[in-house]
Amino acid sequence: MPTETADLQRVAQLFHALSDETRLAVIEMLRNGERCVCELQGDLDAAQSRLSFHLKVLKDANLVVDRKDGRWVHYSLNTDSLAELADVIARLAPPQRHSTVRSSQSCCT
Amino acid sequence: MPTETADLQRVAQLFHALSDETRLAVIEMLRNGERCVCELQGDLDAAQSRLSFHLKVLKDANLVVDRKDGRWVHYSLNTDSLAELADVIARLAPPQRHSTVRSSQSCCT
DNA sequence: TGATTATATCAACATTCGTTGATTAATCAA
DNA sequence: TTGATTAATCAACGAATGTTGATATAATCA
Repeated sequence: MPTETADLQRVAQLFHALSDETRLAVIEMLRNGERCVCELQGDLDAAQSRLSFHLKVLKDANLVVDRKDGRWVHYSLNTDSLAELADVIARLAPPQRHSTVRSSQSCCT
Repeated sequence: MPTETADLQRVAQLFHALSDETRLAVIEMLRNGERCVCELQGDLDAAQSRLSFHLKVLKDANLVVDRKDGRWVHYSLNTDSLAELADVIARLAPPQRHSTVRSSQSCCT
């Protein structure tokens, strides 16, 4: 099951979105449900524009969804993309049990 | 189960290592077993120093291990860190089924 | 209406990351 | 030995990313 190029791009985007401590902290906070930006800001003590930037990265990667409510915007995890992620990881791992050792003594001898 | 700061750093490192298409392609190649650098170089048509750079990132993140054999160096997946990764993803997901909606109508009303 | 609040966007800048070409170190072959 | 080969490292550079402070937009409140 070879990974396609378009697929590689998407996978890279997903991992990139998760490769920053601030964004991981945001996800951590969203695990227990929806939070509004102001709450996240307080708990993470991140400057407003900085947080907004990171939320955009997460949203562009489809890891979170936002919901506008009056002047507030609430963010929550997109569980679909977390499932996608689990699937991706599964596909990174070696296919069968005993194939890891074998297979390529071939190369350069 | 709150994620510690040191832990966040490690998780970010892991995801960062996976956030590049070249490195993902390398991992893809290693799924079927050990490969020597020269093989990877051929199949990915990447300049020697470029590939070396990416292999170092993967190795620093403990995602691959290397084995020297004469003039050649063989790389293979570190299955432990793939397991670690699966665990990390599991911990990103919301804890229980029905808790996602609840929990924070509290914020700003 | 005008003032205030919540959030997004922008421009400027600093930092990090990835690429390239050159050099180095180690191993092997003649 | 000497020369060739494999791979790591380094320096220089450009590109991408993240931060900051300022401004813009939209919603609410007085």
